Amino acid sequence: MNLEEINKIRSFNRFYTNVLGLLDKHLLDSEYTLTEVRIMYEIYNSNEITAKELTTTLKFDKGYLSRVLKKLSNLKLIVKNVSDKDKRHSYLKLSKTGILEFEKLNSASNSQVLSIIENIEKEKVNALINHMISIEKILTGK
Amino acid sequence: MNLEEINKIRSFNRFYTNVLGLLDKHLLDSEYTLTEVRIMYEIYNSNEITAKELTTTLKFDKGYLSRVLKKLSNLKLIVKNVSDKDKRHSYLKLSKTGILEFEKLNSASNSQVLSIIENIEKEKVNALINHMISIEKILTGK
DNA sequence: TGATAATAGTTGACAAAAGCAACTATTTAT
DNA sequence: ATAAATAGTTGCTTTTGTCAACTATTATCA
Repeated sequence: MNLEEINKIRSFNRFYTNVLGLLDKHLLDSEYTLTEVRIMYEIYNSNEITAKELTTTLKFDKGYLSRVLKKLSNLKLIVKNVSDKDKRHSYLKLSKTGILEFEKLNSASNSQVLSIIENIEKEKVNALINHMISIEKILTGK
Repeated sequence: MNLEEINKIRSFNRFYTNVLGLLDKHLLDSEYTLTEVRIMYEIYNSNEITAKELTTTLKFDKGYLSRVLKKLSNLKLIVKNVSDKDKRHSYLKLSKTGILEFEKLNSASNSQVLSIIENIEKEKVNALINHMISIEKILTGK
């Protein structure tokens, strides 16, 4: 068993958990929760998506998700459209307000990432990104 | 502004958030909460640590931490030793049971990581680790 | 020294986040 | 036509987290 390798990976995991926490911190000061933002992100980046699909991509409990979606719906940030073909499904979309709100949050998140890389030399940022791409390739077996 | 770079980094962040979530999942099936495990981890990896230090490293509210520590104490997993020099401080240590329990959880976490890398060729695992080390170096400016 | 401020930790009250299980409505399968 | 499966909702509970008031102890400094 490769304990040394495992420890190195877990050490990186702890480090990167912290990085992600710092990046998400600004969202805690926003008027939406991290969960709500993640949901808005998924809806924004899809033409039409159902709650069922959200539970699989975000791995949320369907009951919990249902409540959050209801809240977003009450806030007029999303719109639910019951499918004609199968009345059990609802297709979710961001409303105009939802799109505007999400884009605000999104550019705040961009600024947050920028604030980290702007202090790093250009070549190193490129290297950083290449390392990230490599990691994803290795882990997904691509 | 380098939107493309930012997007690539954020794409990796979403990917790795998922990886971390999968790795932590087994802890949710254990008899301890993620919070409790994180606290045990910090205590295990220190000679003597105070609650105050835990609040700064784990960024927990001191009231919340106090309660979780009390629970761990009731479960006989940790021991509190009031400092002689300053009776406001208590030094925290894992009890024998606590050490055993933590080591069980810890090796379960190791197995979890192993289950991911055991399907990857050895050279690729090495590459993976090197990418991780490089990322940490770049981000910490080392 | 003696009053005041600061610190570590506890406790009460509360609220948000998340998960589990039972339920409804609808569609699919036998 | 009945049973099984599925999408989503709702009630209930646990986990996580916050805020403020409080105790006990130590540090500060006039």
